[in-house]
Amino acid sequence: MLAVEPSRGSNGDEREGAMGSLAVVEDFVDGSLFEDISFGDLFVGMDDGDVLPDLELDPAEILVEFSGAADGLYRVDGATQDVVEETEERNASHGVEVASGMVEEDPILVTATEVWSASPEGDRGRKSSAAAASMKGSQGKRKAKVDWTPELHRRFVQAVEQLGIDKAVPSRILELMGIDCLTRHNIASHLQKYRSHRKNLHARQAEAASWSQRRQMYAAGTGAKRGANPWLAPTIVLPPSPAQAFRPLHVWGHPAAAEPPLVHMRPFPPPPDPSYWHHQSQRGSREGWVAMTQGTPCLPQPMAAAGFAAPHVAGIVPHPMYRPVPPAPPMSKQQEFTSQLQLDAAHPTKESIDAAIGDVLAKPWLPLPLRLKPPSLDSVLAELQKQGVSKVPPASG
DNA sequence: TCCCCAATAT
DNA sequence: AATATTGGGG
Repeated sequence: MLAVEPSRGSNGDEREGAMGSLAVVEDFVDGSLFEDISFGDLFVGMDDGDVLPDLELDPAEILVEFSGAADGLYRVDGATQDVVEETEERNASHGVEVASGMVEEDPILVTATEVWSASPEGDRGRKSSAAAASMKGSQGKRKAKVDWTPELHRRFVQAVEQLGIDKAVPSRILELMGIDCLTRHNIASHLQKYRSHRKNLHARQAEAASWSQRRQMYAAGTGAKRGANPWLAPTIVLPPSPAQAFRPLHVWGHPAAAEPPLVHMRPFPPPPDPSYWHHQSQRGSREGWVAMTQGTPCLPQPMAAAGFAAPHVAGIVPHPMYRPVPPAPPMSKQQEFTSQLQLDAAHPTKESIDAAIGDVLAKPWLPLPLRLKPPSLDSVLAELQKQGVSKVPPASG
């Protein structure tokens, strides 16, 4: 039989538990074999290349799986259940997840898996181990969830782009990604979300562009006596806050390798507040890697060859995706200012640029220096030309 | 069978 | 919240 229990010393207060150290105990009739898996040891530092999917299963489900094993080969000591959950909870509160799980097709067993497949059955060929055992009874078992880490997502996006957006179908994406423990369904599900996100993104950008246009029309209409549009209702409606629209949302909100924004809008003002990033890095630290031995089918080939190990989760390591973006090369004040201009016409007029300048100056979050010394229209025009706005026709009025 | 999408479950 | 599953249609 097999039991999963927390590895705790006699001293219940022992700190090593904080990192999620578990003992997987395999007990034979003729004797007993202990294998201690200390998760703290299994996570080894890795700055980049977070490619491995993190497969997780609810602790409750694990227990169900085991207790559902009809052949009696596996079971989980009922008494340990609470402790396991408690450990999990503690780990979560420390920002670390003890991920354990399995996939049914191509049996990649993660975490305690190695131990499982070392079971008396030597159950390699079959669907094997606890999963198989529970499969017969309850047909509809949930699969382990894949943690789409930024790096994994990046691979996904890369594959999609390599194929071309219209030829990107799950099976081919899967091929290109070369991560065997993902299933076509995993990809399909992610792809569905990806497309949907893309759609939203484009919609938002279109909307932003239209807002910018309206603002300009409105500004132009109120500014110039000539150009005033009598049919334009003088209603002031503010567009949605850019800051809101750009808050990172897991992998989806990220520029990542994906597409550059269609409309140039910088997330400005930059970091909402320090506690935001703090929160995010705590979040990020949850995403530790499941311990996987080298050469498991879960390791993408190049990395397996390079002998990569799983990353370290001791301490708070912000997930790459939540790390603040490295500072861009400094812009001159002039560039800074023109980068704030929202011009959606290919060949903006002096008037519209003037209006846009007015808009920028009206932004409450504009850095003080820029507000104190607004650049002249001419200098803005010059900067725009440098930036590639080809021709600026003279004002018509 | 595969793919897509929306709805729904976990 | 993010992912999986399901079900209907192409």
